[in-house]
Amino acid sequence: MNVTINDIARATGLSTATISKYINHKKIREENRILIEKAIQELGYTPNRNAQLLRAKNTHTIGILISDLGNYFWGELVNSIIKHFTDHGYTVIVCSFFFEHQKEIDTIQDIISQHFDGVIMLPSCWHDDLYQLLQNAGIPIVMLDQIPASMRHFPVDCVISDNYRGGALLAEHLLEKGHTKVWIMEQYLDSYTIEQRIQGFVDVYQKNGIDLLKQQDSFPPVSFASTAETIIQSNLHFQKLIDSSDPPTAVFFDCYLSAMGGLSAASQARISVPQDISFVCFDDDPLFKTMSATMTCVSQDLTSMGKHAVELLLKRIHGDYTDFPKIDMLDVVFHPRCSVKDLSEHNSTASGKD
Amino acid sequence: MNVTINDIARATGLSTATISKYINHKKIREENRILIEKAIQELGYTPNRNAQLLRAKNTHTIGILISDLGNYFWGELVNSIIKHFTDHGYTVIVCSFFFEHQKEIDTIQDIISQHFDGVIMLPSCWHDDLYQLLQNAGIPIVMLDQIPASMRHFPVDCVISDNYRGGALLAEHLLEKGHTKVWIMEQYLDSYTIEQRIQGFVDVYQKNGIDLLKQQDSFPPVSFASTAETIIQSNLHFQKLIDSSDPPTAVFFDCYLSAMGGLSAASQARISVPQDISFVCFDDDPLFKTMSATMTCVSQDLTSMGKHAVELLLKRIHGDYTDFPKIDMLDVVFHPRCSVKDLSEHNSTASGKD
DNA sequence: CTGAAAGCGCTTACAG
DNA sequence: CTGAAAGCGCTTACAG
Repeated sequence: MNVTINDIARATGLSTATISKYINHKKIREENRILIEKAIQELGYTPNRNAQLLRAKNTHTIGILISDLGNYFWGELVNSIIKHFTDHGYTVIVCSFFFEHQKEIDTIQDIISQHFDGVIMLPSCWHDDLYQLLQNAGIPIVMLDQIPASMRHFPVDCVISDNYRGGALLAEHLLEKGHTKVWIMEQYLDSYTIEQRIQGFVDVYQKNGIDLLKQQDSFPPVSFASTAETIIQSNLHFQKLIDSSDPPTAVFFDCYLSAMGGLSAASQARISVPQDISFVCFDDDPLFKTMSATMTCVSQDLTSMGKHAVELLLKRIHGDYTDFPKIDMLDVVFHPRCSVKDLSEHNSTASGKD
Repeated sequence: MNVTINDIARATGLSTATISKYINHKKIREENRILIEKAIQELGYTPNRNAQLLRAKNTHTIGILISDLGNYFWGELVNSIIKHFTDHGYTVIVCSFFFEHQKEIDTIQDIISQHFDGVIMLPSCWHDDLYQLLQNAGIPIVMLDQIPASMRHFPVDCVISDNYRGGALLAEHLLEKGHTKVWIMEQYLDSYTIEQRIQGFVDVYQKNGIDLLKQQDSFPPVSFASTAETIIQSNLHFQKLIDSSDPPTAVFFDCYLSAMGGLSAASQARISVPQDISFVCFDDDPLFKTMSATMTCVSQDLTSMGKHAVELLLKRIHGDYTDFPKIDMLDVVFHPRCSVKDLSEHNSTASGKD
């Protein structure tokens, strides 16, 4: 009923072996190539992927292991990964585990038993070391957005934005504008990534003789749950900050979600940005350009991150481990917009830096 | 090297046929079931999916055909579809074609040649009739978010929000608040969905003796391109509206994207919502709660939409076509918030409705 | 470069 | 309910 490689063999008078060679881009005689292409055209043949996968060692299938696609950023990232792998003839399967640890383990077992060629992981936290299961099974993997805590003992390839630099850029901007009292609105995420952003931010202030960590003391970080809950919690947290007797002149949001919480809280409290308080955020979003005070922020290039991850994983799949383990760090971009008030002319404590 | 069904047959002294029956939940003797389960445990066997797929008719694979995952809403929707299909033991493959018509056709050919069990389509426009290719190949499909123009001649199952009702709810609210001069900010999308929203909105005004279409005359709809470009174009469009000699008191955004454009334009033009102008939007978004004037809007339940689509497709896959073609229409929810100014006390032209 | 033949791991009539 | 055997559509040494 369906057109198979046998039909093409029959139609051309060649053997299935030759047809197979053609399909797999191996050398065959020019006149045979023409014959085969004609037959494929006429009969409308497409290789049965399942048969190919069963027979061949590699499955040409890649898994994206991700907690939950419903996150804002991951759409663009996953999109980019799918696009680039598809261009290389791979099938991509998005494997979500919805933050359930057991389900993540099951999913990984599944991937192993199905002999995926490779996996791209978006770890949900710094201490997620499940990637080792994949490595032990001999499946190449690339981690995105996080350098796992177990990296030292179990090296792994990572593609990540320069989070430290991003935090530093934001701090420098705030200092230039004369902001010396800053609150860091931090989501507790067990995240190397977030830590680096904050470290970059804090270090710049430190170098200018200002200890932000001390200012931060009385305000514990927000604890993580679902996306929606994170916003609500960030919101509550932010209101406490505002109601304090000695509020800051600026807030640094460590990620998109904490910014949503802060924005929401400021809106409810009728606090104006940047008149009453200044905001900067790590991560950009279309919404940041639609607010009355467009948000000064640092953006990651998610499309590029996806591309880099695909290229690195492909390299490993092809057996090239010359630069393993590789930390591929991507530049971030600073976007000065309107959410920061310039205090430098009114305030003698402004940083001496230009 | 790998554990196969033969190993289990050998270990238990049974035939592969019996193991296969166990795997496929067919009736086997109780004592054999115990034997098999023990052997599977001990040897760590998992069926080779590719072999199953090659041999069996159904591949237990579902495709989600979508233009581009990088859209805000689709993350949640795709997430929900993946979750529910995975729970039913299916593998889900996200097939993106990035708005390229030829690529969409190629992808569909791929799906057919790989014998997917079913497909969920998110058509990029009303006149996308490529679903017929799938139907002709005997692959069940469910359309989301759109009822295709060719529906009459080529019926197909659809799951869709009650867009007409959503538009009507927004119009009723605006009328209650005394808004009689309204601009509809419409993205040109070749979309039944969008048309229904606007129709619902316009009809309510019509019933109250107000012809919005006439007001709208001089302002052509925005034409569609990429997400980013849509925002920019909506933005320009909106500025024209504002600069007109006889501006409206309220704007109805037909979707999230046009709202982004309008919000951005209002921000740049230093126009305050709802003091200077009122906004309502079809579609909700977390950002709408973070603005200084939280957005009054109507929301769709995307998670539920995904679930309904999965259930309907599963029914078709199992051969139950008793209610074909089915239009499964989902309720929308109205969220009154702060972006609409109450004109009814100052304005004698307010609607008589309560 | 080409072809004959074995086999990937499973399922499915068929006979018992 | 169970087993022997064929076969799904392809790829891969191997010999020519």
